[in-house]
Amino acid sequence: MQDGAGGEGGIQLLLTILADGEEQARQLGELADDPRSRAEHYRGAARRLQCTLGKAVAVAKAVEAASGGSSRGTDRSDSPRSVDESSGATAAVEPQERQVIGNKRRKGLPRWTAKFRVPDANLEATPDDGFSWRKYGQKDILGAKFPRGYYRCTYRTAQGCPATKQVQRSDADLCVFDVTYQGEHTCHQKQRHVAVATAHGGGGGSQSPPPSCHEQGDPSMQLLMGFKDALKVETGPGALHQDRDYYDHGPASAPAAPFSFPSVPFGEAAAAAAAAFSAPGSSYFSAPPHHCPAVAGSYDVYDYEAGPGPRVRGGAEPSELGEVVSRATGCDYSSLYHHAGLDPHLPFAPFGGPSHGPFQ
DNA sequence: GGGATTTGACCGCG
DNA sequence: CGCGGTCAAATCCC
Repeated sequence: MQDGAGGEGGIQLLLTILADGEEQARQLGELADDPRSRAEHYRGAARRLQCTLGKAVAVAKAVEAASGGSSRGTDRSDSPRSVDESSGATAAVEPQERQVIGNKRRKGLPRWTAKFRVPDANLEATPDDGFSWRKYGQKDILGAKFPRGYYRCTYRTAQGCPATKQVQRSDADLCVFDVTYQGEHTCHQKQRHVAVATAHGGGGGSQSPPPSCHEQGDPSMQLLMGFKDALKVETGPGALHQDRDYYDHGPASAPAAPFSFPSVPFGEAAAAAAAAFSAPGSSYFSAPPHHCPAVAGSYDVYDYEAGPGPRVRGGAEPSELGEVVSRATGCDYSSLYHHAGLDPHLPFAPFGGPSHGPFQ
């Protein structure tokens, strides 16, 4: 597949956003057809659309600026995707939380951390992210009360999928799981909810039943939709004050976040989307369980780390881009650069193989 | 019986 | 040498 140069990543993002806008426009049209829809619905939809378009413009500009610079061509040789740019310095680690994910193996693989919250502290099941994982180890970690579980993709042997994750329950809060994902899914497994909507149940799923969410069969599409919904959430009506203070919510006692995921599951799709859209160490996504009752809980993404070392990236600076987008849209999309820069590493691209991605 | 999980041992990096 | 990550045999569960 293609190496995701910075510009291409941005273009891909642009395509994503445009597709999003298309969908939103369609929804707006549906609202128009629905006699029950009210003005506020219109307004919300219109605002979302406006935000999306503004974003598209901003990203287009950023891509243009970036492509004029250098940035590309410095991809690592050992990795199909570059693992660099913005994340290095800025996305690195949330200082207030644990981090310490600078370990040994798998250095080349992109890594991002999500924080899952389960509604019930005593359930031991790890949060279901929609993929099939196979546990291959567990270890007590120094300084942690709870052991860390090591999981790899069920299809690792069958399809050579390198995706792994580490799940550790927070010692401070029993409801919170820190999940560190490593590597992208190259397998063709469908996330459970998707699988159910399309074919038989997802492989190996011993976890929650699939919520009937979107019905797209393409995992990439689903990621995209998760992305979109995360976006929607952030840009919803009156969502112009959605950033940092979310961190103040105590995990267990946190009031429902002022937004919710209407349809996306707490899958890796959503996690990835949230990761992509989370400003470094600031955004904090949470979703009340009642929207997806079948899923263990909510997730928060608080870190995304793509590669072993900080790297300088040409073109617009991350913060600049974020600012550009924010200004352009009136929303806080400071995280967009994140996606624009890192998109190739997110588990979007490799899913359906090179030939039938949703972005082409 | 097959696949997933458990668990102690082993390995590599800092 | 210690710690974190992985392996693989034993065990469990459907």
